[in-house]
Amino acid sequence: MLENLKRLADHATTPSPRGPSLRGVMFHATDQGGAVELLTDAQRQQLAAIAKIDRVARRTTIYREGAIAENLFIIGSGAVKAFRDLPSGKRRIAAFLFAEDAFGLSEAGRYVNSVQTITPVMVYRLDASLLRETFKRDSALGVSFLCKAVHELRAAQRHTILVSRRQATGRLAMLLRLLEQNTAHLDLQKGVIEIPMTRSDIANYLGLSLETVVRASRVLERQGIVDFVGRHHARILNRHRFEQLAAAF
Amino acid sequence: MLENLKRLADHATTPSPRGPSLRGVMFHATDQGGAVELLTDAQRQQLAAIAKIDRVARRTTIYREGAIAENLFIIGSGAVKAFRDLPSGKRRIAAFLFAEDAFGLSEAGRYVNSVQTITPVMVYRLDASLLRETFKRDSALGVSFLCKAVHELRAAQRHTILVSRRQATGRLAMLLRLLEQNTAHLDLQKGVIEIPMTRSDIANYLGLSLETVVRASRVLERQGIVDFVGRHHARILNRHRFEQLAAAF
DNA sequence: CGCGACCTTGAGCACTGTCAACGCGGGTGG
DNA sequence: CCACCCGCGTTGACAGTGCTCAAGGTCGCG
Repeated sequence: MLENLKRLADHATTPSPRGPSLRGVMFHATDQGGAVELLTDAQRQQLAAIAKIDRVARRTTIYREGAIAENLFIIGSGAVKAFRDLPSGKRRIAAFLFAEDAFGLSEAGRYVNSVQTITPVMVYRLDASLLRETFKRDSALGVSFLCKAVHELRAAQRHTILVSRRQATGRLAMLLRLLEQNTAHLDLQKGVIEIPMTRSDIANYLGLSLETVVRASRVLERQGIVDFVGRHHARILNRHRFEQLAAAF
Repeated sequence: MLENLKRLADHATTPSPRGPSLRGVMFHATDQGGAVELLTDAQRQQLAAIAKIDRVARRTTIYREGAIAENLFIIGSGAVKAFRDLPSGKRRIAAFLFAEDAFGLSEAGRYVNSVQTITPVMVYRLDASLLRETFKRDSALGVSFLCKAVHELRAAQRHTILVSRRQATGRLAMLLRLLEQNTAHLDLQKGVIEIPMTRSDIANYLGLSLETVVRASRVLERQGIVDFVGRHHARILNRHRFEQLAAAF
């Protein structure tokens, strides 16, 4: 765990010199089907010109739901969670966000979610009104952000499907696959997944109780599909059965 | 029900002469907090120039998941459902869409959902590549679509919260409130909600079984909160308790 | 107006949520 | 450097709720 945090922290000290990155899958067809950089070098420089770089310690609230939305953020490195606290006291995590993701979703000028860091994080902070001005000058930039928003929309729909599953083991497997995709850039052994957040965070994301998450973990272990080593790492033992579970049944 | 369909159908025969509309709540602050028209008259004319108007009968598939995404659609009138059929045979409805909503969500050039009409529908069909060209000429148009996408993103997150609720009655109440908001433009008595889709559609949207939806309806009736009249209309009897249930607990 | 699609209801079961108690481990202060 | 401490994770028992399977009943479209 210590090593893990250190790696993320080191990563955070070397921001891309070219400015912020936005990753996503285009909605129109491209040569490569997978995720691509949505911004040109010129656009990144343009954004870098109006961006402030913030370094934030882990477990820090960046903003709260309902606050005046003055900034849009792009993650340089690290991981954050976007969540809402419901009247009942329950907390629903809408999304985990990683490097090259954007956050700052607002409605009528106010943030709709609260955002808290999970690891140490480096973010590019963009003034919302300055960004709107920039859109006016560069129409292609607006389209890039449209791509990103659409990408997030697809992710949100997948999340809904995930949460509607009845079996806890299936939901957990889907989360693990999500994490595997988003930590692929880290220098980890093949089949090893980094889990930066707590079990409680996972439960709030999956719409399960904390205990059920733990029990589902035990089930995956007992069936020889996944091995949980420590609190923040997992290893895929049986890729076939894992994918079978994680498939959006 | 007959009357209902007729009304929707009549509505469909009188498209706005000014071209397609896009409704949503802005992410930045405006005078009015609620939903606004996102397009200027000039933009609507611009879109109308590249739009084909289609009239589609009810229960018609507009496109299937995985098909090449060549169009973006904007609903003039009527209601559609966007869904995915899962390997298990289950169907998850990602969204119900109404007048002034857009659909045609794609990923790497292919539609991610299937879309089917629920009522007779009038849609504006926009060629995707023509639309992209239009974005290049009018940067503000891209921002308008960005607003719409962000609006849909917030809706998707609310949907996730909805589906993560345990109590069926609460989920059903939330759906009814959604329907109330989206059929408000119809000339219905106050407190009367139009339900264009089947119980099965509702179940697939709420992530419940068909039977549970029916049972939840009976519970709401027994508690004197809602009265279901026929298969496609509901009346709110106790607004206070209804809102209490529908609140995102 | 008739038939098919849709809705309704019941019984039994599987799964998760809740409550409660305990264990583990890293971080901190002496 | 070590020991304490608190957050986090783990496990068990029990009750509640929705899902499945199965069999009627009814609405409303053509």
